[in-house]
Amino acid sequence: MIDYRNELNPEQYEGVTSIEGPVLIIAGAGSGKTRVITYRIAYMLEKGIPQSQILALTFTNKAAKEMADRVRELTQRKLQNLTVSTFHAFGVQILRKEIHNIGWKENFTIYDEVDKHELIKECLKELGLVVQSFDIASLAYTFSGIKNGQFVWEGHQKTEQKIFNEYQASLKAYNAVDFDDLIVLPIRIFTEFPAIRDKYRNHYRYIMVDEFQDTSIEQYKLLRLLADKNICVVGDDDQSIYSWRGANYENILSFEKDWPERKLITLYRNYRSTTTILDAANSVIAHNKNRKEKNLQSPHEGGSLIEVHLKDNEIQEADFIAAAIREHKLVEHFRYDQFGVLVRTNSSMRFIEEAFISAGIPYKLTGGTSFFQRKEIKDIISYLRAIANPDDDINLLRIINVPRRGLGRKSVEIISEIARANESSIHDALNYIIYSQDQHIGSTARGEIAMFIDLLARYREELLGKRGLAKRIKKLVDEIDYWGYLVSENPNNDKAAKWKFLNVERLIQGIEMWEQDPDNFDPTLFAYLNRISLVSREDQDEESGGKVNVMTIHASKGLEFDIVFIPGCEEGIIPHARSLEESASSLEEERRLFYVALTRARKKIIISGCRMRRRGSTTTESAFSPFLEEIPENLITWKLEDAPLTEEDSNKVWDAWKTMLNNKQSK
DNA sequence: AATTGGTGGATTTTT
DNA sequence: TCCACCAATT
Repeated sequence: MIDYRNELNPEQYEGVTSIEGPVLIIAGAGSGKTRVITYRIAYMLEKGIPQSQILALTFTNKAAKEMADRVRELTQRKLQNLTVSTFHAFGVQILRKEIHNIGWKENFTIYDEVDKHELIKECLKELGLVVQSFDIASLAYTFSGIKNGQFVWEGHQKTEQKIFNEYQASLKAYNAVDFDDLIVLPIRIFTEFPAIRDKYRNHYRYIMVDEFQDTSIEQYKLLRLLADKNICVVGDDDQSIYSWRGANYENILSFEKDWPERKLITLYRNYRSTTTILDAANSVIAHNKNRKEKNLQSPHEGGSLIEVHLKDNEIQEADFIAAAIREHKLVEHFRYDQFGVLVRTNSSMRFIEEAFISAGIPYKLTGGTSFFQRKEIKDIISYLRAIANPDDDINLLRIINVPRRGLGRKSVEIISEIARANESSIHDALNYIIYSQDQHIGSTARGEIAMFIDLLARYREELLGKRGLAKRIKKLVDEIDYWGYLVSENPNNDKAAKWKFLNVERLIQGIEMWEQDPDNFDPTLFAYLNRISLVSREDQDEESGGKVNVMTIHASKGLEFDIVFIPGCEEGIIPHARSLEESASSLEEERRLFYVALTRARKKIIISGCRMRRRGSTTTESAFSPFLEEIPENLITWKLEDAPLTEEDSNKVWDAWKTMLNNKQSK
C-alpha cells in the first residue's frame, strides 16, 4: 500500500488524487512531474479502475519506457493492459485495426525520413520535373508542416501542391504512411466514422498526457476527439523545445478554453537541483519574454559552482570529460550512470564516444545516428518490408540491386516505366516482365528478376505467420550472401565489412530477443516492423546501469543526473546558428533548450567549449555561448587555463587509489 | 549498360 | 570525416 500523503507534497498529492474531471498541471523542471503521473496511475489502479481504461501518452519512446518501468516498480503489478505509449505508437495501434476503413491494408509500411526523400524523388520523376532543381529536404519539411497544420498553402506554391498531391497518392498506392499520417489518419478515421471514435472514447476513460507543451495542433485534435472529461495534461512552457516539429505550447491555452472547468495545479518545488544550479537556470530562462512567470524553489542550499572549461579542440574537450568522470568517480564515488553528457548535435557525440573508448569508460548512447538507419540494417529491413508489403515500391527498389544482381539504373528505369504503363506496383511489373517475356529487358536481367521474385515469394511464405523469425531471417541473409556483398562493397577495408556484418547479426539477435520476450503477445513480422519504425535506437541491451549517459539535450528531457556535462557550449552551437536563421522566436527556444540542459543536473554542472572547432573542412575560432553571460557571475568558476593539479587535489586522487587497491587486495 | 572511382558539399533537434 | 551524386571506364 502506498502512503500517498507522506510520499508526495500537497500539490503533488492534489494532482495524484484528482482523477475525475479535467486537470492541468503546470510543472516546473524537477518538480516531480513523472512522479505525479506514475503515482496517479498507481492511485487509479488502487481505486479499482481497470488498466485497460487508462491511456498515458508521452512524447518520446524513452519517456514512455521510463514511465512504464516506474509504474511497474511502484505497483509491483503486471501491466498487460495498461497503455503507456508515444502519440505515434498509439496512432499505429489504431491504424493497425482501423486503417482498412480508409483504403489502406493493415500490412502498411511506415516510411522514415530517408524513405520519404526517396518517395519525393520518385514523385518528381513521375511528374516529369527535374529532381536536381528541387530541395528535397525542404519539400519534405513543407509537406510535414501542411499535414501538421503548421502551414497552409500559399498562392505561389502551385508546383509544391502538385508534388504534394502526387506524394499523397503514391503513399496510398504503396500502402505506406509517413510519420505525420500516424496522427493525421486516426483523426480522419475518427471524424469520418463517429462509431469508431465512440468505441475508443468509451474504451479509454482516463487519459493523461506528459510533456503537453510539446504536443502539436494535430495531436491536440486527436486528444479532443478521444477525451471526454477525465483528462489530465502535464507540461511546462519553459521546456517547450519541439516547436520546429509542430509543437505548440498554446495548446495549454486551448486546453483551458476547451475544458473551462479544469482544475489548475502548479508544481513549483524543485527537489532535484541545488540552489546554485536552480538560480543559474532561473536567471537564464528569465531572459525569455514569452513565458509564464514561475518561481522554482529548492531545499538544497548552495552546492558546487558551475564549472566552465576552455579546451583547444573537441578531442581535448572529450578527453577532459573522460578524465573528469574518472576523477569524480574515484574521489567522490559516483557511479558511471550518475553522469550525463548532453550535446547539442548528434554529430558531436562521436568525439565523446572515442574518448570514452580509449579511456575505458562504459557509456550508453541515446539517439544518435540510429541503429536502424545504418545502411546495412536498412538493407535487411527493406527486404523484410518488401516481403511484408509487396506494394511498397520504395523498399523494393532499394534492394532490387542489393546485393548486385545486374539490375542497374537503366533496368530500373524500364521496370518503373512498365509499372507506370500498367498502373501496377513494381512488384507486379516484375511478375509481368517474367511472364510476358517483355523484350525491353534483356534475358539475363529477366532471369535475375525471376530469381529475385522467387526469393521474395519463398520468404513471404517463410516469414509470414510463422514462429522463429530470427532463424528464418538469418537464412535469408545467408542466401543473398550479404556478407559477400559487404566484402565486395568495402574493398581493402574488411574491418568495415566485419563491423557492418556484426550489426546485421546484432539486428537478428535483437529480433530473437524480441520474439522470445514473454511479454510479447504478437511476435509476427508485421508487429516487428511496426515497432522498429518508431524506435530510434535499439534499446534491447537493458543493462543500462553502470554506464555514462551520452545523448542530445533534446533526448535528455525528463531525465536527471548528478553530474551534467554540457560540451560545445559555444556561439553557433548553443544557440545553434542554423536554428537562429529560421525565425525570430528560435532564440527563445534555444534558450529553453539550454535551460533544459541545466535543470537536468542534481549536484554539479560542468560546461566546456573549444578555442578552435572544425566545421567541415575548415577550422575556425570559436567563442563561448552568449547564454553563459546570463548566468550570474558568482555562480560560475572559470577554468580557462589548464591549471596544474593542486597538491590537495592530487592527494585526494592518490588516497582514493590507495583505498581502492587495499580493498581489492583484501577481497 | 553496370560499376568504379572521384569530386565536391555539407553537417539541428525526433516520431 | 563521411556521404551523395557524377562522369569515365570496362
